[in-house]
Amino acid sequence: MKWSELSDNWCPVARTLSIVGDRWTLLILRDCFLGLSRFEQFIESSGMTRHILAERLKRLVEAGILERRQYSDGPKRYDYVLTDKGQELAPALMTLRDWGKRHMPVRRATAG
Amino acid sequence: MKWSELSDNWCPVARTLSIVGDRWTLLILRDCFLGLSRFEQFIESSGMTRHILAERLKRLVEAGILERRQYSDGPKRYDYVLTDKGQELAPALMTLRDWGKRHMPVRRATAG
DNA sequence: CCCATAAGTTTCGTTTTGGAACTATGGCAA
DNA sequence: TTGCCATAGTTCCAAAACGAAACTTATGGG
Repeated sequence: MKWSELSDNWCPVARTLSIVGDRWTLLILRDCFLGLSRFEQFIESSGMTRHILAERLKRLVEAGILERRQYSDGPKRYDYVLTDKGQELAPALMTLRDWGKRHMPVRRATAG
Repeated sequence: MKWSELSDNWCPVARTLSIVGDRWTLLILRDCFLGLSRFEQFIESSGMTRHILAERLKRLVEAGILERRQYSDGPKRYDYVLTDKGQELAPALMTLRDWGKRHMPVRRATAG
C-alpha cells in the first residue's frame, strides 16, 4: 500500500499520520510552537535539508496546518505560521514530548 | 542530518520521533492498542509490506516498546505485545486520533 | 558593481521503500 | 512418508524518497 492512500483510511490516527507521520514534519511543527517561522530558522533548528523542508512546508500549507505569509515587501519574503488547525496539534506534540522526557533519556550531548 | 542522529537530540520530541516518527511505526502501535499482536494481523490491518513490518518490529523491540513473545511451542511462533513503556504511548495515539477526527474528515471510503 | 541575505530549486548519487516471490518450521491428514 | 497448510520471517529488484551541495531569484547596501 502506498502511504498517500492513507488519507482516506477509516482510522483517524492513520489519516492524521498521512500528513504528519513522516520523518521531519512534526519537527517543523515543534519549531513553530517554539516560535520559529522562517525557512532559514527551520533549517538551522532541525538540521533537515532545504529540499525536504520546502516540500514539507508546501504540504503543510496545502493541509491547512500552516499559513504562508508575506512578512517583507522590500525583497518579498515569506514565512510560515500555524493556523488554528495547526495550533490544535499542540496536545499531540506535548504527549510526544512527555513520553520522550520519561522514556528517552539523552545518552550523550548532541554537539560539543 | 541523518535521521538516526536524532536519538541524542536535546529535544524530547525529536528523541521520541527518532523511534516512532516514520511512516508505519505508529500504525503498528495503533494496532497493538486495538488488541492485535501477530505478524499477519499487522500486515492485514495496516497494509504495509512484510519487509518493512519486520524491520519496524525489530526496532520497536530494541527500543523496549514491544516485547517479542513466543505464543506457540508446536511450530514455534512469536507475537508482539506492548511493554509498560509502550503502553505509555497511549496518550500520544489518542491525541493524534482526536485531531484526526476533528480535522481530517473521510472524503471517500477506503475500499468497496 | 559586487557582496550579502533569504527563500527557494535543481541535480545527482545513496538509501529506503513497495511488491512479490521465496524460505523455514512444524501440524495434520491421506 | 509425502504433500499441503499456516505463520513468521527473508531476499531480490525496481521505484520513490532522501541528503548534500550547488545554483537561482530578488532586493538592499556600500
